[in-house]
Amino acid sequence: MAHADPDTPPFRYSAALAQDIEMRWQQYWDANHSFDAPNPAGPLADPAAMTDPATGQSRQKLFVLDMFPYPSGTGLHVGHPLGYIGTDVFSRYKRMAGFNVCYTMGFDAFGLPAEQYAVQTGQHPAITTASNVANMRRQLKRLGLSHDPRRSIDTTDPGYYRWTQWIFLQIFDSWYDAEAPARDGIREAGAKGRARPISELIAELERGTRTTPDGRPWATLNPGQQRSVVDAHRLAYVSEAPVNWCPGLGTVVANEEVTADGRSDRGNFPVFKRNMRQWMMRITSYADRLIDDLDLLDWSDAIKTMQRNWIGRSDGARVRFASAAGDIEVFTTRPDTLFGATFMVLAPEHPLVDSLTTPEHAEAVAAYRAAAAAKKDIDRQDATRTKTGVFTGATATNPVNGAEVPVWIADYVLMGYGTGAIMAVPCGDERDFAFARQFGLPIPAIQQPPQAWFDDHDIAATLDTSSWPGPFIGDAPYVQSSNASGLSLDGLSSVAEGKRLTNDWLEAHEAGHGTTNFKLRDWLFSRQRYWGEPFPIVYDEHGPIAIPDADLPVLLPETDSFSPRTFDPDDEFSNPESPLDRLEWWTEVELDLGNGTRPYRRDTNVMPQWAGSCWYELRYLDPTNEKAFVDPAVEEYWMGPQAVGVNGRRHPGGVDLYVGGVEHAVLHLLYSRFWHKVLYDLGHVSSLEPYYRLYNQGMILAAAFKDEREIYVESTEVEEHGGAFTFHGEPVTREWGKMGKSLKNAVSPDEMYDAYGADTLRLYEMSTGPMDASRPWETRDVVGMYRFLQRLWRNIVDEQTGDLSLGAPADEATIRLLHHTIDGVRSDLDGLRINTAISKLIQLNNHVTKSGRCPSDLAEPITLMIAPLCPHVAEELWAKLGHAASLIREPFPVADPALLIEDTIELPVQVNGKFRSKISVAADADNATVEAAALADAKVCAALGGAVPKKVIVVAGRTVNIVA
RNA sequence: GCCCGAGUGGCGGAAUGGCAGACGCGGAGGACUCAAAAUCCUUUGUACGAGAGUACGUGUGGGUUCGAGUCCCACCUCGGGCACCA
Repeated sequence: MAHADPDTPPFRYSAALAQDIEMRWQQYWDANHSFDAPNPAGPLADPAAMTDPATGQSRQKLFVLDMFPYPSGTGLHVGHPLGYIGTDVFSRYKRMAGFNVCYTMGFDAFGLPAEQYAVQTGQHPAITTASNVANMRRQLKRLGLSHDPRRSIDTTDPGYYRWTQWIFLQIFDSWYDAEAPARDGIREAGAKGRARPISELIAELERGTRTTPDGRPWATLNPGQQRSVVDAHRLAYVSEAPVNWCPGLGTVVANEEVTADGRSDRGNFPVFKRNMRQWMMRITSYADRLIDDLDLLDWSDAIKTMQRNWIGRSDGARVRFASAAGDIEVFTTRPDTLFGATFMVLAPEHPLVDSLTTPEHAEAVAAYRAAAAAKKDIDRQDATRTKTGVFTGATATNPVNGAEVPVWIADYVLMGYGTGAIMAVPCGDERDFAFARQFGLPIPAIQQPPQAWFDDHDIAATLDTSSWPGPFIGDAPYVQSSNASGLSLDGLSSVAEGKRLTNDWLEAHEAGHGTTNFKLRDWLFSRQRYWGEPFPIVYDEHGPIAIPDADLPVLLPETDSFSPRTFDPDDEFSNPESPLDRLEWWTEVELDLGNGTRPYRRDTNVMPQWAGSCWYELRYLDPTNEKAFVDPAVEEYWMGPQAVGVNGRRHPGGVDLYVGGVEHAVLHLLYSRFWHKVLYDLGHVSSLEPYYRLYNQGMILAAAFKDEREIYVESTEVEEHGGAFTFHGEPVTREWGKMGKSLKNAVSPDEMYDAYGADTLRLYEMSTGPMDASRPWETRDVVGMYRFLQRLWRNIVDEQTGDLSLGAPADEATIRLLHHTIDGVRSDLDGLRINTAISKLIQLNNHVTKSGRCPSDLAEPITLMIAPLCPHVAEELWAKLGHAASLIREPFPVADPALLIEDTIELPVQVNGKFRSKISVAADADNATVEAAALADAKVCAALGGAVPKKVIVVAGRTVNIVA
């Protein structure tokens, strides 16, 4: 690596020179506000800058967004900026292509990581957060990212979280009216359902145009009862419900934050279901729209599928089975199989179990319920377990055929899904089949499976299910599926049609109705921690009351005792204690909320980590606005719907390009969409969705090494000897993992800046593969891009004098190569194929290198083309080429179409599909000419060996294939 | 178990159905140097061959096609997501 060396030419592109160049240009960009993007209105408005001087046309807008980081105490490693470099390259390229690009970076600084770091270091999170943010800003700036610094935000800034609280109150002060027509705008004509201000609900109740849920006249309710009715409608509400209690973290967490094996995604502590009074957000009201509108988004199918699965929509029916203890309601996706329902299964926790159970079964039922209660959810959800259950002694009536079916309880039925009770159709459901076999319950067939199904299972075709290896699931003619009161499925073979007929019958006979069920639960929104946004809520004797907008923000109170009260991670029956609860001077408050000064108690929860990231992209647009969270004109300019959406559908609006990791698929990306839709419904934004195009970048992995005790050792001190690895002489084993402290394999960007400079690091990260692929980090490979920049520099600059040193104008072949390169680089950058764009630029430079010096007429286009990728060295070269101003808004080179067309082309010739030779023909030669030239070729003749060609296929401009 | 995604040199990876391995690393050889590092040049899929060259080659097996890394079917392996969701 280049250290001072007497033999090294003084103006070689060394790490030291790169650093010098980079620091100077970063200062220049800062001083000249080079990346300020003008808004159409408000304090950031700059009408002149919105026009492209080259064309006189209004610039097209482009909003490029990274998932903003939380400020970690250890700073960045080289795995972090992969996406940031990608968005920077894209933003810089688009700026040169004439776009008005909004591109900045903020910090998601509330939440557990920041708080845990503060607790560890014993310093107040406000202090550690500020210093961590400062360090990360320095590291990001050193990369040369072209952020508009005016737009940067920090979610812990009271000027920011004031508006987070304001949006919370918007949600608190609204309700979901499923029947209201969609707001005029971008939803389909006739669409129904939208959030409305709670004041409109109150007005309708007062007027009597809407009745209370239990039918009592509004005027007869006392104020407390009226408050309860209204509060029960709010989109943000307090409720007593089963929540995820995590003693190890000392807080409750959302469903989305619990891993599949029942632990917290932060800290990996056990999580227990407990009934607690907590804040919830009614995201379930938006379940349909959150699924349906995925179709309007330019996102990968993988992420869309993850969101669809999480929301978990299934269409079916609710059906009531009469019993001695009252109706038992079940949810089923297959109402068409009701005739095959031969027993029922209730979750052990089902409220009707006690009244259903007969005395002679009471003991067994009680024992089973106790055993089920002792099991963790995770243990109950192992599908491979043998089915267990007990009979209650009771029966219920199947509504379609009047059959009395036994009612069982079993832990494979979950209280938390559907109604907590199922009708069991053993011939058509895996679990019911297994259960019926386990307990010897009858399995009548209700569909005639096709012959192929029997063949597949190697059994004779029969409706006697005793020979069946499992249930039949699919379309097939129904049998034994008719009753005397007008429902007849027999002979029908369409499941969809069977469902429809059954649902109609159920509704007509008041035994049930078609419905849609979701896995999605309401979002648990409160946390018992310190480092978060306080709720702008106080309580009186009737419940929560909003703090008036004018009194926002409710500042997070200063305290030294910010540590959360955490518990033994396994202490299920501990109770959460909010740190804010301890601050009596703060919690007890006297306010005048319209009816005189009275005492109130503040809400002592804080909002979850995700609150600040639910809307930050909107604040980037108008960061200094004191009157509104964003100026509507500014939001519409940057986020408003465009002409054409994905697959020619409506464009929902939103960020033009959002780059980030896949780990937020069902957390941030779901919550943020929900908040945005509420804001849309309430008329605060013109866009239906926050992120129109989502691009998931890959992860940078790094080798990690474990010694014989399975302990990770410092990767930098591991030596390789012919494929084997040792650490201080001891053998170690290699694995690949995410870069970080825990695997002791982090590489800091600062090391790379010192060894090569930021431009080299940028090129290396972009060159190792497509942006969406994860790839291993290899420090030794970085030198390749360093050498490329050295060659490029040397072709233009004299290494001895530092002066410009160009060659004669390029020959025609070189000019053609240049234009091919321009064309290719443009399309690669447009498609975010940055790795192949770099490859094309290296090829062009390697061609130039052969002649020693860069042709005089190539220096500028090459410099402009590398500018998005390695902006510092490009600026330096641009200045040496005699330009006084920065190149960041210099037009990106445009290929001359005439130079992309060759006069003569080389065509590969295949004989029987095997490549044999190449021929050179005029580009516009007709097929007969090409064929003649191919047949005349000596190697082709040799390959044919005198055989007469049967057929000659000429693919114009591509290839010739001779079939002999 | 179900649903996605991916398998190409020693490594990262290129390749609108048309010359597989662009570009980079690494390796080999050479230049410069007393020497080394750095830099530069040549070379580098495998096998056989002195060489021209020939054969083989994109996880496996089939298929479609004049032609398949690319399209279709089955399977194997790896990665990710979901998982007794009625």
